[in-house]
Amino acid sequence: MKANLPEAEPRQLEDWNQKRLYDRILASREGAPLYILHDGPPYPTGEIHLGTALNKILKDMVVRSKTMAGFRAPYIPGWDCHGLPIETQVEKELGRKGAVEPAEFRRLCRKFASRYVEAHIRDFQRLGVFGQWDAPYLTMDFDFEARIAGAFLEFQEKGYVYRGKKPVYWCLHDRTALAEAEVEYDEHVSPSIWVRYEVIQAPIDPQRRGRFYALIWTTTPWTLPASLALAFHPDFKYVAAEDAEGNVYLLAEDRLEPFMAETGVQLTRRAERIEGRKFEGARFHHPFLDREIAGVLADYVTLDQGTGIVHTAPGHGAEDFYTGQKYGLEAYAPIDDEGRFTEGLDDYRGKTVFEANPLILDLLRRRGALVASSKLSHSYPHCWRCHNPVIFRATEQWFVNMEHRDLRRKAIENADGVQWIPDWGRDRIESMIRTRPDWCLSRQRMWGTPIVVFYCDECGKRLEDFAALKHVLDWFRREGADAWFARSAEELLPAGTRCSCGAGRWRKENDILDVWFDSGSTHLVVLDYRDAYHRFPADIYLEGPDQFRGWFQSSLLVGVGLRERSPYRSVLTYGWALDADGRPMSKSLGNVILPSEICQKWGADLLRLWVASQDYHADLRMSDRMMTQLAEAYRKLRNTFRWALGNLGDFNPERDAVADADLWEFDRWMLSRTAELAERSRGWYDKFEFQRVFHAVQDFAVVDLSAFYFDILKDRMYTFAPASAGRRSAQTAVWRIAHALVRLVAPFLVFTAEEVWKYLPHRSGDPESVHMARFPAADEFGAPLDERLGANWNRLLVLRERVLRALEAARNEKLIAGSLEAKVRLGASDGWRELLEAYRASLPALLQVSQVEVAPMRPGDGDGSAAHDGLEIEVQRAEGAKCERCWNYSLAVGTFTEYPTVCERCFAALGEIVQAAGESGKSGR
RNA sequence: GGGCCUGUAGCUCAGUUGGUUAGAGCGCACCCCUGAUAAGGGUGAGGUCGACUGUUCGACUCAGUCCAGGCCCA
Repeated sequence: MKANLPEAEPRQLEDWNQKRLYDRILASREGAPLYILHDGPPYPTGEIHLGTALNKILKDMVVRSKTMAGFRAPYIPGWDCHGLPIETQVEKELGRKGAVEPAEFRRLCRKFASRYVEAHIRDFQRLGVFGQWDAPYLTMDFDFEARIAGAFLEFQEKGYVYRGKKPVYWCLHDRTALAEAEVEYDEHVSPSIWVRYEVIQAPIDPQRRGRFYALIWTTTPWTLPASLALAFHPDFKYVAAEDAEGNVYLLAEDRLEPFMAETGVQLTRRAERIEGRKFEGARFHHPFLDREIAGVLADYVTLDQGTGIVHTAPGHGAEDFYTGQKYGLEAYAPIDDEGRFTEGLDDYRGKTVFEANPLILDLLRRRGALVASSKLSHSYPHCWRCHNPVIFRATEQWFVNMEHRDLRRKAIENADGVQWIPDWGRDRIESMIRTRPDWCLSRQRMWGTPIVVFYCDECGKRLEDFAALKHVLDWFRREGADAWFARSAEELLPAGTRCSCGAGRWRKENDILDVWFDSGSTHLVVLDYRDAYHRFPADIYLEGPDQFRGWFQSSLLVGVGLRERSPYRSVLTYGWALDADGRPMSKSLGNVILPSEICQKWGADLLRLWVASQDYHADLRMSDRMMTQLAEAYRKLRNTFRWALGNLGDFNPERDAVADADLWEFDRWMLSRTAELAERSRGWYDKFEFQRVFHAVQDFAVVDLSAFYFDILKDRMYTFAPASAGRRSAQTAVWRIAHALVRLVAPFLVFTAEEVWKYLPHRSGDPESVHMARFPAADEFGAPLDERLGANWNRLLVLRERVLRALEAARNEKLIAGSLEAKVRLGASDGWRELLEAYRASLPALLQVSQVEVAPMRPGDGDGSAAHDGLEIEVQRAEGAKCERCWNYSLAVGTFTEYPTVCERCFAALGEIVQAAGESGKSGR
């Protein structure tokens, strides 16, 4: 029974798979209450990393502990198959974008995802995770795509969905929207200009000879035609400063000096000083257009650069856009796909934005709005494909209105009813929902669920006949969402679907859904449409802290939006997997440790122990040192089991177990303590506090069993007659303890527990796998030991500790070596006397010495060396000779002619053995 | 920069409603055993409880500030 987990575990997996153990575990819980952990779908790319393994192992431990607590707890793993990362991988394999038709491109994406799903399944199984691996859910399943598209239609039908504008990264060269991940930053030289906006109305009106201006700074002159507001920081102080001509400028107090230093413009500061927040609602003149500009407030205004006043173009910046939303400003972006101005002054209309930069500079100069200008080299986003600088451009997108039908308020209310573990999760999700903008659902991509919208070819109106629209879902169910790309609008819609204008030709929407909408909809399918385990809401969602913004939120919004309630009853979150120094693992840092490496070097049970040993609510660290430490802990636990199994070789619980009443009191005491451990562990499993179970079990195995109980039992196990009442009592206790302990560790040490279970003697009712068993129940350990008797043993434990210290002292003085060479004289005062007399017969075994003498305390002996608290301990050499058989010393050794080298206990034991051999006709030990 | 979280011996984890010299296991040092032996047992040394400032008769435990690290945003 050597460990060698990396080799043994795969064999065990093979065996489990052949037996279809997962199915049989569920079958064994037929009729039991359901407990549903709904799996958050990972993204199928690359090899699983430590965080993914942590995720799956925790889920597995929850599912297993619930199963062992008596629930029917199926686990249906899933994958989030659509999305940009796969598209870019496939594009990389193809060599370029747009190399194949959309339908073919999607086929390749599907294939790519399938490939990695299969790799993941192997990886996850290797970790010992049990689940429905032969029927996982995939968001790219035809049925799934139909359900997701259907959910979008339902959102639309309920009136949540609207079309609005939002700025996205846009590449002028490729004429396409770019995702965050497709943008890379590079040095770029931009104009750096200071522009003045004349004040129409502001909270101050300084006396001046000239005019009154607000001063702004920008590196994108071309965004000025779309300038709709000036943003002030509510907490900054703003001042007025006068130039040589008597014009007065408004800017942040802390930016006055830097401005003069950078531009050489001389200004004289005036007395006025005013808080930024007062400028909300102020009004300004656009520098060259006939437009009034609003004063607004924004937290992102900084004092690092510029003037502390930010020109805001909601159509050309992410922050500007949110500010615009807040103040009801349009995401105005008067440029086309090539970046050419579609309206505005002749100076720049028809030019691209980069061509327009110098032209607008000229324009500003002519209008007298340019205060200063220079150049600035800074980090600027570029297209990762063509390496040209990109811009922010507002485009038409689909949104979910957070206020419609009180979605935001209801989501917060429902989140409040969820049990968040740890409970700060509630505050975190609530504050996020409270401040989040409308949900932008659309993506200008191909590999995803299409947004099912048709426009009339004639009048451009949207089709709103939902019965007809739902017809499309049938196509999806048959052919997958690929049908959207492979079939014409007329094929997809029922024959003769007409617009209210009378036309019958339609144009399909090109956008696809945000993948968060896919994953946010998983509960609609997995919790509902898999009839066998119908349970809505799920009992638990379990993911990392990044999912407060991700899956927890998207699932909640879909659940509340369509079902009026949260799809989960409780949410358990864990921390991040970090390296030994507490830094996140990354390729660039070169500190990545992969689960496959751990499995190969240490075994999956060790990786699971890594999870079980730490408080996962905070971040978890991984290091070689920790793995070494866990391996030591594992070996100790394993050897403890091994000793128990080795001593149960001739024990059949149904034939040899001793009745409760006949168990030795010492054994009953240890069983009581095991019962307590089991009881506490069940409570900890219930609260998902796995590390408490691990530490308590480890402590128990090391301290109570290995160093104490089992060590003491060796005498009984090795020297008593095999079938003697005393030895059978010990075996009964050891069997019950091992039987209980193996089930307590089964949720984390899945392979090792099964191995122990295999070698453990069983009763006829025991299941064949430890993973079908239930946690030890209170009544498995016999009647609990009387409290008074338990107290006696706790005192005897104190006695033992003190005797061990005295023995150590004797060892150092070379009086004895092994403890059996000792005789201990206990001088006891009244407090101890009664107890020691009562347990006198048990003392040599308990103290692991050959002889114990209990005597009154020596009067007047108070030197304090070994005597205190009414107990005096004196170590002497044991009397008599060493028994060859049991190694105890006894005066009786040599007195038995039949067995001259043996003590009186062994003489008796040998007699029993001979007698038993005679009765059964077989030999003894 | 903002929201949330974490910070107890070298490592992992306990520390009950604030109350006597802060506990455990591992590791380490030294010793013993050789019938769990690529084992087993014993003894012992390790902590200004992230830092500082308050509240209190008394704070690892309460409050505030800061530092370090993490997640998500900007």
